[in-house]
Amino acid sequence: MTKSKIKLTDNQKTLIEKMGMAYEQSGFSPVPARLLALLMVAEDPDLTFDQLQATLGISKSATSNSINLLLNTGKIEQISKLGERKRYFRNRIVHWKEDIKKTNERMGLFVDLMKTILKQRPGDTVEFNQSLKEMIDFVEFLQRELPLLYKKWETGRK
Amino acid sequence: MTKSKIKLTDNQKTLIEKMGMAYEQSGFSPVPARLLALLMVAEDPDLTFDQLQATLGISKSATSNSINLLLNTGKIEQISKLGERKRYFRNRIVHWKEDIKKTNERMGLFVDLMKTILKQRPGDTVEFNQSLKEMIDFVEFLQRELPLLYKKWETGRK
DNA sequence: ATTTTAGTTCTGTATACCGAGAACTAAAAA
DNA sequence: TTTTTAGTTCTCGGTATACAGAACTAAAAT
Repeated sequence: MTKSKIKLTDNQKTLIEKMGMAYEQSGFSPVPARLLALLMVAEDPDLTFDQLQATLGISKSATSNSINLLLNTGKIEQISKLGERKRYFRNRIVHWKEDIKKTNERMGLFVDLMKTILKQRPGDTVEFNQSLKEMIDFVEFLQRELPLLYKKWETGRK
Repeated sequence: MTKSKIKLTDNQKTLIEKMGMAYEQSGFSPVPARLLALLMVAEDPDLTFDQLQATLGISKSATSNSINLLLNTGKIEQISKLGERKRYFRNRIVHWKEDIKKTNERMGLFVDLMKTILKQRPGDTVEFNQSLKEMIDFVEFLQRELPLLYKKWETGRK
């Protein structure tokens, strides 16, 4: 394993720091978070196992486990370059559209549960039931509108 | 502390179970998650400390800490009833609108960081930069559209 | 004045998670 | 065939979290 630490400017380093923190706040543990951040900031968007390891200064096991975690959750993807043995990894922001869709689906499941709950609630807690219903309505409305909104954006930007 | 366990039907119990799991998946630990779920499913939307404790069958400390956690993160609210000493707690879904706004603001911060990152990226990684830019554009578009969308929903529903 | 209520805070334990380091493995290179 | 590469898996120590139970506290009730 050649030490293939990537050169980073101070600016890039602080950006990785910040982006890492943002990823941590959204639920990742430190190493995966910094890995994602590095793959967004580094000049080359495709980095190898040992570049990631050496640049972040972490152990092989941490690198391996984090990479696999991020592959399984669809946050990064693997690409192989012709004739090269090493795998390269890339931040999967390219697929942000799917991500938004997925978030929305999870929201949908949550709201479905809320609908079931609302159905069996007593009718006398008017204000509470009302709020529940409003939220359900709005989320369902949003889910109907999103495709249209998406189209509007697409046409508006050319 | 009188044992003021609330009566729940089997159906309500399984709904609490499910809603609890949904809350757990969104980042809460078991007790706070079940507490929120109970406060959504129970007939009476306002429950006291000891009702929560007795119904969920948990310790006083767990109850106290969870309540305070949920108060601090704005997931429940406290209400006092005239002449009563005990505090009552209520699930704060009533304020779902603020929640959506907050989620959006967090998204905004994330995207701001991405903008800074994009600015300092080399120009030659065309595809990657393009994706980054697209996502930034879409999120910003969404943030502009949301108020309008909200108005559209409001007028459409009366 | 003392007792009860409605909690909070402290202490202890069990468990989970993180990440390092070393041992291991399968494929490719030499 | 052996050696190197590119990782994976195992073991371990440190730290954080979650919750129970007990001790504590301030206000209210008696």
